[in-house]
Amino acid sequence: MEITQAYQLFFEYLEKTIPLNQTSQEIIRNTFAFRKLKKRQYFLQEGNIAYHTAWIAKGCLRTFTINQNGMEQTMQFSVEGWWATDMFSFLSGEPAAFNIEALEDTSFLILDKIGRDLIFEKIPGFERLMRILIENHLVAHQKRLNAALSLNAEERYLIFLKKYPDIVQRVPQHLVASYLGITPETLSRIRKNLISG
Amino acid sequence: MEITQAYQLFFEYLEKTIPLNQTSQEIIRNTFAFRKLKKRQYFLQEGNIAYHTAWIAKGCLRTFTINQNGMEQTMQFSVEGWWATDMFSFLSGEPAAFNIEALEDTSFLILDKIGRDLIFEKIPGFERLMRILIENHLVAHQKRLNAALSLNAEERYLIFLKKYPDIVQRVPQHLVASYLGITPETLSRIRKNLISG
DNA sequence: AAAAATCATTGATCTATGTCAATGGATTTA
DNA sequence: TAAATCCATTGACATAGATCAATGATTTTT
Repeated sequence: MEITQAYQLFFEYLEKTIPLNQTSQEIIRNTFAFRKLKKRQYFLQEGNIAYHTAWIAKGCLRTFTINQNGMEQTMQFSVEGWWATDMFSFLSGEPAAFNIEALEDTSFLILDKIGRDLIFEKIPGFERLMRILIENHLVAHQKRLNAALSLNAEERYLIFLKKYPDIVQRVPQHLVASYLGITPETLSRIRKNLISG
Repeated sequence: MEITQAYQLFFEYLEKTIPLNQTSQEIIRNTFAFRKLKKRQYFLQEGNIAYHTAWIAKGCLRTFTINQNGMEQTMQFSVEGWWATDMFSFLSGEPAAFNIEALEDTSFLILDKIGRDLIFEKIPGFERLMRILIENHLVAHQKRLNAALSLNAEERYLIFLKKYPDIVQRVPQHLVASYLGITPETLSRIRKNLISG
């Protein structure tokens, strides 16, 4: 993916919500930097500080933690048009608990905290956009927490299938299992069960 | 709790982050209304629209859903200085999935969407305060989701104890169980186990 | 204060999901 | 293209936590 195209996609994404004049576009070009990762490379590693937030132009990033027992817990798959960072670390400047790796060759734009504050100040509506984004993110998280605490593995898998039919096609099955908080074996059995009856 | 005292507490709460002059205080008095609920009364019921967000001055509200099997799932206990609403319903105007009930006699301030937009416009820094609040809320939710998906019941209870030592004292045990996503019996056994060995 | 309702505890079982192990298929690397 | 890894599937078994049921202990209502 070309850098010009990445900004173009980002402008289109933003213009769904806020109008951008030439000046605003210029500010964005100067604050968001373009980056690429090859499959299996890391955007962030646990223990480091998340200096950036990423907006995905092309590809897929996976955010995950490693729990006490050394098992990976996938928090999120971020595809085109989504954001990715360790919000806690980005906001607090403390070391990150999350790892973020590329599942495919991925092109994205990155923003640091200084850039973010600058944009909040210079581009009217941007802070509102971020607030609304996070509000919706929170709502999605509430639903997922609810599902995690009160639904069984099969029910959670069906919700995932319905909500992210594209992602299911795109990422390995054991990572879907890790997103759902179950073992690959259990997911395999759930799928078998759904197919046969 | 007196109405004057409630606003006073709210001003103190806000002034930790944003300075408030007389005009701002006046705007807040005109947009936030004072309300009381007795124990067991509802602030919001599933299916209704959440027209308001509440800021608790005194008392405790519990937010919960009822899942497919008719079981209650507690999402949050909101005590003094916390906020409560069904964010999804409040933002979208769709019917709420959450119930919010008073666990004690509770005094709080409520804000509707029009009031919120007005305050965002009139009081500099308020939207930023809300954004930061929600960001932190999201971070907390991420941690909780993580715990729900990768820790066992005892580990989750210990985290809850550590994070909310006051709330454990204040709410019935079976509601803590419902917050943790386990049965009251299991929580009772966990406690027994922690005490004896 | 008595009766009724709600809640916490404990025991006996049941079940969803995890764990360990083996096999074959699919990708990646050499 | 072969070798090496990684991944999905399946089976046998183990376990955390649920369910059902009974009993006291609190709390609420009368």
